[in-house]
Amino acid sequence: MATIRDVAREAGVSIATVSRVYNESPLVSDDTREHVRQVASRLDYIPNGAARSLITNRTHAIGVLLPDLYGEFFSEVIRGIDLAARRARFQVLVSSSHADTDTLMAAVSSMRGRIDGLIAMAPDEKTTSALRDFTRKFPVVLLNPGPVQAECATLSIANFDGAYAMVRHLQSFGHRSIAMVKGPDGNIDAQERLRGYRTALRDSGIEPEPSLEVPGDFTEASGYEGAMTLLQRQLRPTAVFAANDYMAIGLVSALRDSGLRVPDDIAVGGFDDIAISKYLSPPLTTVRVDAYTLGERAVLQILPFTRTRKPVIAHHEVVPTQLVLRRSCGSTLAMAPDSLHRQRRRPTSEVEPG
Amino acid sequence: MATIRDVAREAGVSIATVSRVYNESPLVSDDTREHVRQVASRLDYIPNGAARSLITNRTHAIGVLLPDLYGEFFSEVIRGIDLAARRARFQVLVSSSHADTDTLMAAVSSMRGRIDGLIAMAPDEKTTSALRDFTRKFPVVLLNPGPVQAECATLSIANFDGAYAMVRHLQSFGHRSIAMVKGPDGNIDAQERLRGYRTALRDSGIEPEPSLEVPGDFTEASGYEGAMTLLQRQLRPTAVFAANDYMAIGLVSALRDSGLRVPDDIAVGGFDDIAISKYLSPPLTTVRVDAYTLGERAVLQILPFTRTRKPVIAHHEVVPTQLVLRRSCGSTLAMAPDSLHRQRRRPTSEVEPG
DNA sequence: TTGTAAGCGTTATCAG
DNA sequence: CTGATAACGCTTACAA
Repeated sequence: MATIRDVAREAGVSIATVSRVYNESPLVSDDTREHVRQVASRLDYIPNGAARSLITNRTHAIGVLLPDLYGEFFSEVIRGIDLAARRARFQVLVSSSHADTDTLMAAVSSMRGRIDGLIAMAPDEKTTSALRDFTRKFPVVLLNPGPVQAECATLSIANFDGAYAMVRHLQSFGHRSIAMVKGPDGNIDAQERLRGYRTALRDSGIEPEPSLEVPGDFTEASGYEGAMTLLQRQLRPTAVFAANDYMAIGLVSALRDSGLRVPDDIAVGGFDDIAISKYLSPPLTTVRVDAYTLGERAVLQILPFTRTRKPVIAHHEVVPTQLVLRRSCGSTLAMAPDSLHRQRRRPTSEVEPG
Repeated sequence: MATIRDVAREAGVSIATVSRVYNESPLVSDDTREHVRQVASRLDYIPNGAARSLITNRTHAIGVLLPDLYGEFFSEVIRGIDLAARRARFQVLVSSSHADTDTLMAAVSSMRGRIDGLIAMAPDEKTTSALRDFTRKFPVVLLNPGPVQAECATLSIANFDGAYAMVRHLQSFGHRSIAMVKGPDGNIDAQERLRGYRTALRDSGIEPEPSLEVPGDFTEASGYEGAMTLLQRQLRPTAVFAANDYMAIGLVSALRDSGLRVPDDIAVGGFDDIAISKYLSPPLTTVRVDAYTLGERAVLQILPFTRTRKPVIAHHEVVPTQLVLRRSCGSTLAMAPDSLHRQRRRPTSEVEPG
């Protein structure tokens, strides 16, 4: 590996001049610049990032901490981060699947000194509060944070609104007994979706019923389980809202295995709008979450603070969700999008079936 | 940020001693070690990675270059990489979605000096040859590389065997007219799967027919298109093999929209075994690809070479695939796994339906 | 067992 | 415009 010294010697200039060329300094004549460039490329010289960041105290990298990398949602978030970071010429250091707070904090320390900012998904209260100290001395953007986040910069999804819109939509077809397959207990998305579900019910004069809320953990398998649990009730619900699409898929699969038709016998709604949802049979009515934008916005939020490495100014941005009408909810709207049934509730809006 | 000097001063020792403590050197008394540890943690000291790697010439990071981050396959690969890297206390620097060779090479240079090894997915010939030079001076493992790779270390998927096994399986039900929805032209996985398809046909005395091979690009939409193209033939094929599951999903969706039943009217097979395949209606017969293992193996291969930064010794590892029997192929095996129809062909094996 | 000091490859601050 | 030279925070002979 050629160093700046090699280039300087070979080009007959000082290392300072070579450095200036690579830092786009105007303090260098066009001739020298050109000459240095040629020598450098002949020697295959590339500035050493470590040395650079040692003196500038900037790494040009952002860290990304995720609870897990599993499934389409996370991969879309990373994609948004990756592309936005690249546009700003930043590198992305990822670390995922942190089982507990300890390994999470270990990951944070190992990144320290190597990054100029951190994007952390902290979907439960424990994680959020563990990261709290760090958010006070370093640029951090929290994705989908738990409730302990007043003084941090956060970016979340309109979970409540999405769930609310979904339930109201189901009700618009006359469904009165709407069940829910919940997400993991500590998970903030799951909690907010549940809250949206309950509020929608109450707003229409129905008291949420515990036996209609069955547990789940965001996996297909738990959606399948959840359906089976619900079918054991003496009175079958006429609609089920799953807290994410993966569970909705398991749910539909279980209903089919039990000889029930969706949506004729039972309507189903999901959450996330993963890519394959529209190809399911029946196509899944769901709430679209723009994970790509979530990642992209996070980068855009953090970028201005990477220079000073001062904490990101506390503020809370919400990425809207969209109700996507397809056939699993029994919606006739899926065929006639102009129907009067439409009801908007910001920031969750409805869209044509994709 | 506290530096090693702060700790040394505060603890009343030299910076060398502090350094030794952090490098697990035996040349330091237990008392001093303990004392330094305490002072360090009080000052919230964390060694600066840049300074460290400047002198040691090791970054403890590996770079990951992917063509795109889209979909379950890539996210699983990254997951495998991430976990294996963490176990070895390595960081992971990702960069994906490189439209062309130029942006790819730009990503490679921007990583130089920041990584001790590179895992690059180079699913087409252009990418593979662009990376070629680099593989001769640096530890690189190529994932699913194109044909120009004799002297590199590579890790690939048993695409050919998987496709071969799938086609032979379909034939075992008497299908004679088996169509294929292909993947992108330049993509090596797509090419190998196509080759496996054709070879299986020829091995059973059938000459592959161009009109039965329709183009696709690995997206659901192209699977849908592909089905429509095939249905325009005067003689409908009795089975279709899609080069990946996403296309198979689009395919099934199109067949259903055309009033055809799967597998009764037409059998369908996919490739990848993405998580939701078993929840489709009908559950999809496919070829399982262990993307997680692919990522994990790549890290394990490269790790021994990160110390010296010498090129990885050329060798070619193949991750096996498994035929997964479900209902979309009309397999009665899916119910009776012990049937005589089973036929094994290493390294692709069959498994019970999940 | 501990300390001293010479780098690692850059950038930044001066002088010229 | 260009060149010396002192940092940056750390590891590692070598000395003590």
